[in-house]
Amino acid sequence: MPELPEVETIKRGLERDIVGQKIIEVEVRAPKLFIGESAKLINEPIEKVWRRAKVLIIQTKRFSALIHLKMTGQLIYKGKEIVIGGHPDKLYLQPLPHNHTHIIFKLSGGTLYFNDLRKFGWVKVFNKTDDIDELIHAVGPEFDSPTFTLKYFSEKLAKKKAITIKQLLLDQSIVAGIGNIYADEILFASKIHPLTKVKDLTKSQIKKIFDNIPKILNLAINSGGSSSQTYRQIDGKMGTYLEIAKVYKREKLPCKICKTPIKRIKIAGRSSHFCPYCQKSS
DNA sequence: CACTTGACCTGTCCGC
DNA sequence: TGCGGACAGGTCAAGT
Repeated sequence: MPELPEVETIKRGLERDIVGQKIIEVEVRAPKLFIGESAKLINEPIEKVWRRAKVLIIQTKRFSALIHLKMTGQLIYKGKEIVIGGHPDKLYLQPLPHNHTHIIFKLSGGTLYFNDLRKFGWVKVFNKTDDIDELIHAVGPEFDSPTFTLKYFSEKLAKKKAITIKQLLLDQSIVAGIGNIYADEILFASKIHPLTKVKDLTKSQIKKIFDNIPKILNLAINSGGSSSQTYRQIDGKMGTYLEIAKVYKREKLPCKICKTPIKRIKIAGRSSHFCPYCQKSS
């Protein structure tokens, strides 16, 4: 599920709702998804919540709990005063906990539920002092970091030969946080065909992509992310980015610019959406 | 070394 | 209604 904008939205929700609380109990229903000792977190006050790439970090006085939501992970928070009511969703947001609730964090002021339909996600506990970048596999700079410059981006691209620009944007070691939705949206905004080989991109095309990365990601963050199926904000609300998406999940629908039907093709196993008229280069 | 292909899981949807 | 296959926000290890 979540790409950077979704994880960032969840991070902001957690920041608002759980920082300052104490972890009272951790119930691990699916041991496979919890790496490390859950007992370490008990009685720990939550000092900070932050994000690196698509990984959330709940930092307590002594430890860091890293959380990856992969495709279908959710974090839902229920404060004590909130009555858990019925929900329109069949599966993804039934009254909690439900069959897909795998880890439950009981906090001093409420409960945080980790749900994951496909069980790809995980929670790992490390010491607070551990270097997060060493714990996350080959992760590049954040899109809004001062180290993510046009020069850096161009140099990285120059080292790639055969792969397409779509695949490159999904490579977390180049720039962290872009996934399938926003890769397609960034390429539409840049008017570049997703199958274009990286080596065939012109300087001005590279610049366009570089400029559209923060533009699209910030727009998505401001929309609270994209709720395609399972993604929800921590209070259960959906993100609204898909309402303004130009190509993702819009196969056969008219392009919002030129009315040409949007196409969907497979690139390296992932579906890719584009406008065959607006994104001609390939 | 650069790049591609499955595997990890469980569910929904679509065509026959 | 049932059955098979494709598909779903992401990584990774193993294979070529």
